[in-house]
Amino acid sequence: MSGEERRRRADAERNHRRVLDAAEELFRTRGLDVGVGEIAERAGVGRGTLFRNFPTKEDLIAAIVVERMQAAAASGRELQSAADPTDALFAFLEQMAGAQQVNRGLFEAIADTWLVNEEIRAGHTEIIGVMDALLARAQAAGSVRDDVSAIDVLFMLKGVCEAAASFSTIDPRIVERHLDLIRAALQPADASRPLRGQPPTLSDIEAAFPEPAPAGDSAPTGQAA
Amino acid sequence: MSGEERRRRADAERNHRRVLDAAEELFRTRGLDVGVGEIAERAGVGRGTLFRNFPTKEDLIAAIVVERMQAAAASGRELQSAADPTDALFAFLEQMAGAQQVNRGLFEAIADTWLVNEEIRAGHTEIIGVMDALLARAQAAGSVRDDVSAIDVLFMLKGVCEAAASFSTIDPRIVERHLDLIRAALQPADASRPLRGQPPTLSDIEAAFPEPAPAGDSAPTGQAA
DNA sequence: ACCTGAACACCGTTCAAGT
DNA sequence: ACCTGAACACCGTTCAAGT
Repeated sequence: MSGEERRRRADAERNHRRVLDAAEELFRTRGLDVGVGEIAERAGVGRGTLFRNFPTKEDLIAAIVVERMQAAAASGRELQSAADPTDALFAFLEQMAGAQQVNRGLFEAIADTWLVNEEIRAGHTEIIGVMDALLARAQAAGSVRDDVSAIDVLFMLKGVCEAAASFSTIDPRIVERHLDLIRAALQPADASRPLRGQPPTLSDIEAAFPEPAPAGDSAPTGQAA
Repeated sequence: MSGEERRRRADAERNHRRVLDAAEELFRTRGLDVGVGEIAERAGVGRGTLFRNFPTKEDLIAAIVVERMQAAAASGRELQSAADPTDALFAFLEQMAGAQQVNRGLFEAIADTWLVNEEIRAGHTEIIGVMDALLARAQAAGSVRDDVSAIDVLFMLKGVCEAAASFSTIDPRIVERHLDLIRAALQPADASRPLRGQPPTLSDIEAAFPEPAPAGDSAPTGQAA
């Protein structure tokens, strides 16, 4: 809705990207608590420039997470036209878990940020949308129980990511293994063993965490004046 | 092995506990980044005293996590003699997930700490032991597939805890729901769908992260002199 | 319009002085 | 033997001065 990409000076645009790239590499290889000073240095910019682009370290992390989410969503969309709906769904899950395996704590940053960042919210919505489509196809094909939602699946996937984070250096196959367990959990249910509770939906989350503010005076993002 | 509880002065002992209690409450209600200054103040001791007892903030967090783990292990042991082996196993899982639900980020602190803290290791070993016993009974009874290990189950449980952390304020039944999904995943397998990989074991972890040092010169714990 | 780096605030940790 | 709080170091963030 507020998607007008402001025209920026060439050097500003370049610095933005350099910070993003430097941060991406440092976070990936050394975890989330590398200093912003070091990131600025590696990017070849001053501290101030970094904070001009990303008002807070958390925003910087969020920006990277968002890029990953978009990439994941994109490759998920390609899978929507795959031949086997079930394989497509699990290929997508495997991709996401694999990304976590490579990326230290980046994906975990999603957990705390249901509400925090607006762009993260958008990314989430996007991913849930893709997953929902993949899931629906698999359910229509009768290979996945239909009393689960995409968010249910996302929660289970987070378990796999957790396992990957702490165990994949010991045995990388832990990811496939736990995807198999998810697959077992998702097999069409016999009606005698229904799931308790209701399938979680995006509206549930939106209702619980309403958007902060519809954009008011002196926007902190720096869109005006 | 080095279990000799040093005799401490009465006030020291009391301060130790007061810090632990103050930290427990503040962490539980307000998350892991309350300042140590505030904790010391609430405990009614000086900063220095806090750091005498817990050389680092992380140690303080670990101490609390360890207490929770021991409590969980204890109540798990009671369940070992329950009538229905399967119910006993899942009651245990539900207890642990419930603890997470009440405790903000405490349980999550376990994730990063496979190796870090020696007492956390001990706590982990204890919990895995209890879970292993409960699991073995359920497997012997034929109600749980026998190609999974206690650590497999722990990984799945962490997924549930994650879901609880981010969604239980919206719908608390999310925990039961995902325990049901675990239950489905653990149903005795048909041999045509084996799990990939090997069941993870404690020895895998120990082999990958050998203990730091068998206790040498000038112990940082302050046991000598 | 954007960049820079010195200065600030905050918080975990240390340590000299007390009892 | 243990307690205390002032001092230190570090790191995220701000801002006056530059181009």
